[in-house]
Order: sequence, then structure tokens, then C-alpha cells
Amino acid sequence: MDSVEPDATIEVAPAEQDERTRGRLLRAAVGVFDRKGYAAASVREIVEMAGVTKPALYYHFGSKERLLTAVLEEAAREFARAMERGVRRPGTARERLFAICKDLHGLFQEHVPVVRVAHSVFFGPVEGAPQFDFTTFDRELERAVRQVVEDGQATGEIALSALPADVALVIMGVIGVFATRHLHNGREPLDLDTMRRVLGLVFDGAFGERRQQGEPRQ
Amino acid sequence: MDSVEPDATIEVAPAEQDERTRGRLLRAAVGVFDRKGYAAASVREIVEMAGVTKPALYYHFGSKERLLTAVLEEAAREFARAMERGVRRPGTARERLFAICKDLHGLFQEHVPVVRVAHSVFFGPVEGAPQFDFTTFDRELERAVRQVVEDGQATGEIALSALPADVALVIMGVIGVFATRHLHNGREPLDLDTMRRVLGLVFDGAFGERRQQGEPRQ
DNA sequence: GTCTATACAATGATAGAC
DNA sequence: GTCTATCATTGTATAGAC
Repeated sequence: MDSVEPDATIEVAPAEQDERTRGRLLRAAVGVFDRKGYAAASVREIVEMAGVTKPALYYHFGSKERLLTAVLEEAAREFARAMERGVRRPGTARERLFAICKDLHGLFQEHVPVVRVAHSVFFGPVEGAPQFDFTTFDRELERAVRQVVEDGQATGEIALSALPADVALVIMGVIGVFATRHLHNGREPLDLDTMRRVLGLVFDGAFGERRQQGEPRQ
Repeated sequence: MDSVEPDATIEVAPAEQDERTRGRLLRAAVGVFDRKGYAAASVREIVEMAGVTKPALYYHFGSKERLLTAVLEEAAREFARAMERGVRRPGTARERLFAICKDLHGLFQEHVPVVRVAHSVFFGPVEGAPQFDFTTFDRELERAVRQVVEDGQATGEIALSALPADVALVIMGVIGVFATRHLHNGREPLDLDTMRRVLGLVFDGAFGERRQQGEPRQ
């Protein structure tokens, strides 16, 4: 360790170096916040993991709290983009609802650490954590599902007796179960086949047609 | 404040005083753990809220971690009792499943702070928090729902094409949505009428009979 | 922009008197 | 069993050199 000379550092342009440090800090923060929790996470460990020093963190983010906010804002942007893609998809209501669930399932699976951090902050203590509006998550998801259900009712695919808000609740419940499964270490995640079967269960309740017992899928 | 004399303290038997201190500490701990989170909660504030001093806490529980464990163990016992009551209930599968959901909904609503603490620890960081087996919660709930579904299939009330495990997932999802609603401050809780409608949606998918569109309830 | 070195408050836990 | 007083450690954040 002692033999490593500082001049061995790869030279980069100042602007690149800047973005590099920010990125390293953000990624390190997600890791430490996830492992220790926001409150128990120390800036010491974060800068250590990022390979920078404390003043660098305070230069770029100002405080530990605003570092967390930056992490969450980036995650929120990505979530909103995925949500938008889901609603615009073509197909039957069934297909579109399954697509939304599948997309979110994949999105969560690919970003388990940051999702876990967001989850902890959302359901976490009111004092100590920064105020961050997570309700947009729920609201956007609910609005998307309701939109698809209403479209399905307009085409006659879904019975008018089912309240779109109720269907949205069930769908959000299913997404919640699947999401929380890979949120907690030690519980094996559920696969997409299971999701398809479970959603089929919900659809055959909310939708007009119904399979006979033992009848093959297609 | 200064004029309050120590001899104004109500005299109690030693054993009573003992239980009194333990109880005060447990209740204070739930409040502070809930408001600040386990990591950010200080033993100073806990003993202040309980009206005792630090050595009293360490005498009764040994550490902050074991105090949290004591809180969770008490909650786990109550949860297990409610779960057992739910499964033993008589009636149709529909009625029994609704009863389980309603009971849990009420139980969570009555104990929001401790449920929030348990939730945070379960989904919280792996380091720093004490190891506590929460998977029994999920497992007991899943086992209970599956049992009821299998009973319903045996009597012909529920179609054999529905996998009990899948139905359990949906039911757990619904319970999750309703529970998380009053877990987070600022979101209005859902009522029992909504729960009944939402479960009806699920049942009419999993169960054999199906209402015609627009047909009245009974 | 990034470093070394440090200020300063708060923490969990304990010793020892009563 | 409960107290007062205190310890060692760790926390966030900053001053000032480069």
C-alpha cells in the first residue's frame, strides 16, 4: 500500500474528474445506506468506499441528508420513466396490466439496493430522514392501472361492475408482494410464471370471460 | 419542577415497581423507535420518556438491542395468537378468508407504532439491527390462507384449478396494501367496505360462481 | 476540487454509592 | 433496583493548505 505513488493516478480532465467523484459517492452511498440504514450509515464509511475524502462529499452534496436526497431523486426519475413506458404500451388490458407488473418487477430486481433504501426511507421514521415525496410512486402507479382498466371497460374487455380503483388496489397488492420478496434477504424471489398465474387469478375475477375447470390455456 | 419532592412518589411493592419499570420502558421504547428509528433512537430519550434512568434500562434489558428484541417478541406473540384465532373460525372459505383479513387489518390498526417498528426492522439494514425471525409472520399467514383455500376446494366452493399458494399470494398482497396504508403517515387508511369489495374481486376469480354484470349483491 | 487535521456534540454503556 | 457522574467512542461537519 505504501509503495503506491500519487503520480500513478490516471490523469483526467477536471470536468470528468468531477462527475467521476459524484458518481462514486452516489454509488457508495447506496451501498452503505442499504447495508447500515440511513441513520447508522457514517460518512466515514461512505467516503472510504468511494475512495475519496470527507471534504469531497461535503463539497459536492453539502450534507449527508442531501446526499440521500440525490440518491432518491435519481431513482425517482428512473421509476417515472418506466411507469410512462408501461402505460403507453399497446395491446389488450390484460396484456398491458401484465406488462406493467412485469416491468416493475424487473426494474425492482435490477435495482434492489436503491429500492431497499427508498422503501426504508418511505416507511421509516418521520424524524431524522429528509422529507421526500414518495406518494408520487403510489399515485402514478394507481393512475396507470386505473387508466388501463378504464380502457378495458370501454372496449368491453372488463366488466363494468368492477371498480377501477379496486382493481388497482389488487394489482398494487400483487406488485407489492412480488417486490417485497426480493427486498428482504433470505426469501427466494418469485418468478414471472407465478406472476402470470396470480394475475390470471385476479383477471378472471375482474374480467368477463372465465376458463372452465381443467381447460387448457389456449 | 424544583418544588417536586421525591417523597411524593407513590409507594408500591418491589415486585410491582419492577414490572412497572419494565412496562414503562417497553412502551417508551416503542414510541421512540417508531419516531426516530432504531438506529437513531437514543437510550437517553427512551429513559426520559419512561421517567427512569439509564442504569434502570441496562439493569432490565442489558442493551438497547435486547430492548428492541423484547418489544418485537411481545408483538410476535400477539400476532401468533390472532393468526390462530383466524384459522379456527367456522364458516365458508369466503367468510373465513375475509375474517382473517379483517382481523389482521384491525390488529395492525390498533398497534400502528409497533407494527411500524417491526416493519422497519424486517426490511431494514442487515447490519446493526438484531437478528429476529420475522419469516414466521409470512409463513404462518401463508399457511393459514392455504389451509382455508384447501378446505374450500374440498367442499367444492373453490375451483380446483386455482393453486392454493397463488390465492395465498393475492390475499397477502391485499393485506399488504391495506396494512401499508396506515403504516405511512399522511395516507388515508382504507375502510372495511373497500376490503370486502376488493376481496370479492379476488374471490370471483378464484371461486366457481360468478355474478352477472349489474346483478345486485343478494 | 481535493486533501490533512481537527472541532465539538452526542452516543451506548458502566462504576460505584445508596 | 435505582441513582449520579463519567468514560471511551463515534458522529457530522469544517478550517485552511495545496
